Amino acid sequence: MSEGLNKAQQEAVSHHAGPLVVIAGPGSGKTRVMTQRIADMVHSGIAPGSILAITFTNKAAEEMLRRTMQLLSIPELDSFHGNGFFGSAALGLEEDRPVLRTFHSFCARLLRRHAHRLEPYTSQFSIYDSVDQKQLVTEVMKQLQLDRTAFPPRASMSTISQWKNQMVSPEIAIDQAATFRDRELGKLYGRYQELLEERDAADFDDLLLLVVRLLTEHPDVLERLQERFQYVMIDEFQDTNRPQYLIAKLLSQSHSNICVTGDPDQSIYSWRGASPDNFNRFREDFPQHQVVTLEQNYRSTPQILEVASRLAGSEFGHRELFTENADGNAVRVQQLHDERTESRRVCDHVESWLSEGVSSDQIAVLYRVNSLSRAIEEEFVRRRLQYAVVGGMSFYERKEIKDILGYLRAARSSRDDVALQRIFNTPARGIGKVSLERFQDAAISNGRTMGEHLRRSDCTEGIKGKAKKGIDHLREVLEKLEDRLSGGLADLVEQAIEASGYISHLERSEPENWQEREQNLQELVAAAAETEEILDLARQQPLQRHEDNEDDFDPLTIFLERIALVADADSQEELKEKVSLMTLHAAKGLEFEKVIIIGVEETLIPHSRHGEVEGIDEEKRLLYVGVTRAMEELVLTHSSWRRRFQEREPRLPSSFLSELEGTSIEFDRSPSRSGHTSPTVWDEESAHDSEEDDGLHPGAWVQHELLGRGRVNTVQGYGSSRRITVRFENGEERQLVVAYAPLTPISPPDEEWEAC
DNA sequence: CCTACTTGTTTTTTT
DNA sequence: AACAAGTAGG
Repeated sequence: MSEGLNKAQQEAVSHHAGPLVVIAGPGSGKTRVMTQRIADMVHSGIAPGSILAITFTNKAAEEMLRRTMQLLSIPELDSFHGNGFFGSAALGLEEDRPVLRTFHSFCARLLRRHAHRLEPYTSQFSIYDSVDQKQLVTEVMKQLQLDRTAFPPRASMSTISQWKNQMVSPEIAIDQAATFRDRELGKLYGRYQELLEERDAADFDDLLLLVVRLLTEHPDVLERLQERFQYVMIDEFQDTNRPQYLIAKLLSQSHSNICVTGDPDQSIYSWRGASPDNFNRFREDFPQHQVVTLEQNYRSTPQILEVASRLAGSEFGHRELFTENADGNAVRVQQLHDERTESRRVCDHVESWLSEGVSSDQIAVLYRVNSLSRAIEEEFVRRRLQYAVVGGMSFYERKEIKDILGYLRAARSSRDDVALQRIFNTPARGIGKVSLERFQDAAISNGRTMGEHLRRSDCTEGIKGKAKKGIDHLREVLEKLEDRLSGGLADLVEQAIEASGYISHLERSEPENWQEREQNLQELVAAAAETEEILDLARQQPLQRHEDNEDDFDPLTIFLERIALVADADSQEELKEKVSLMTLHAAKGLEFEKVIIIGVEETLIPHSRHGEVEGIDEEKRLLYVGVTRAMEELVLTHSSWRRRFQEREPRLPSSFLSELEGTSIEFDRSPSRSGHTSPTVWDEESAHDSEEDDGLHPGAWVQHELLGRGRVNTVQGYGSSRRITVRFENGEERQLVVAYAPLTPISPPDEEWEAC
């Protein structure tokens, strides 16, 4: 069963009871150990359903479940696994299998079951994502008359979040405020929290905090959970924050069967309240613990590890990384002119790897900030290379999606005013600012939420004409939806789109790309249909139900919860045959044969706005995490110029790179063909040169596989949504999506030319 | 009193 | 670019 494990791995796998700390360096086979350990426990007679494993991301949870199931030879629950909206663990039918969840999804499910014991909350509570959160903060700021420029909503949100992660209540925050500013923020925090409760809503931080409250205030609930989950595992322990640690500790207090795994050197979430100090806390709280350290690296070549050790060696951890892997190519550092040349270089690498037979999904491009993906995407599209952006702006954060979901939420809960306000006059129905304010005031003076107020017949008192009509119409739409809440989910979503008149609203407000947005709404319907199907399937499963697991929530609740918490779960299928593009943070826990890290520059990889607390060390660990993702080959790039907003800025190589001098790294500082080394001698010629040369600009000629030759009229957008209009020789004019159209640029006469 | 248009701001990382 | 706030026009 556990053949092929080294001594330390063996030790971790066969340790079942009592507290255990596994310190696992990058590539040391941690996931393998975790899954083997679960399998080993089950084989020794421990009930699978009594094992709870908490991971950091949904992707990790899914992967771990998949591998565990394989080891246990339990068949996959459903055939839908491939398209990813659901992993099999999603539905709480796991009585006969281990429970594998993220902290947040585990907590959400727990709260659904017990919310009625937490004062104003109900099991219908809404989960507010960052978009909802921002809306609420902005609303409160208006109430408190705080100036947006002095208190940027985003910054306020992050302050509030930090307080929550430190478990500082509004009262204490106000109490400890040293400045006027802090006091105002404390008030903001307090009011924000009041409104959340009033709205039966929890933000991401609340999911954790409410569970802490639940477990401490209701010992009976805690006791039942401790009985149910006799074995607890926490992955990526260095990235747990205070509430998460408390939850883990509470759950395992009675039996002490808790295993935590992680690596302090890979701690990259301190800005979110996470602290590797939890390892020390753990050691104190569970004094009988054993420690296993996994040091041997099975992932990377010695060349890559040499770079990693350099980064790790100086400031943080002191553990040695070693490998018995064979030598590989030298790690390369390459300086380029600007993001265009950088993108081209990246694609050159990718193309040459592909031609060597490397599969696309074994290649990753990593960057510090999401905005860097843009230039890379453009070049990938130009060269028709398949790629997938992991993370970034999620599908469910798009405006049109949030709007339709707003209808569903407002219909489902009369307390979810953030949702209601979002759709109050979208599509425009004649309710302006003034009428909205009147309506709000009326609701407040009656001690109701807007949703509750709307559901009363006297709600339009004092409002007349178009606005009154609009409000009446909105109520009718919501009533129609309410009637269908218990029906089919896909049908409900379709009704929301239909009854709100959203499509014609799109056509009016966005003549440019309404079709694309409508397409997105179609996908939302499809996702709803899929959810419905899986729920039906799940309910037919003849599982004996655990008494604690009556997860018979309505499909809509489950749908919305999945959307809020699992939106990032890209399925294996979607990533297949594609090069991955993602942030360094998102790359944690993953591995690829070939890795390119772009933008290794001052102000980016030590980011200019790094947190004060952990500061530059955390930035270095972040690079360390990126570097250690690579198995065979690693390329770091930085460019001399980078475009930000409208301007071009000169860039310096990251100071971390200078620490790598003297290793076997191959430095390539002769930038692109034109031979300009320093930003200062960079000139017009190369500026022009880097602007346009994919042959897709107005006036250029293209060859279409089916439609023949034509001339480009207009170009809009970028990346995968880049579209052009082309007038073909037969006189027809067509709009085409560059990413999908079989187009080749040609020169006006007839001779073909290829992009680099 | 509402809508459509113009202007200024915005990007660190995520559940 | 995408989004909020501010302004002119209906």
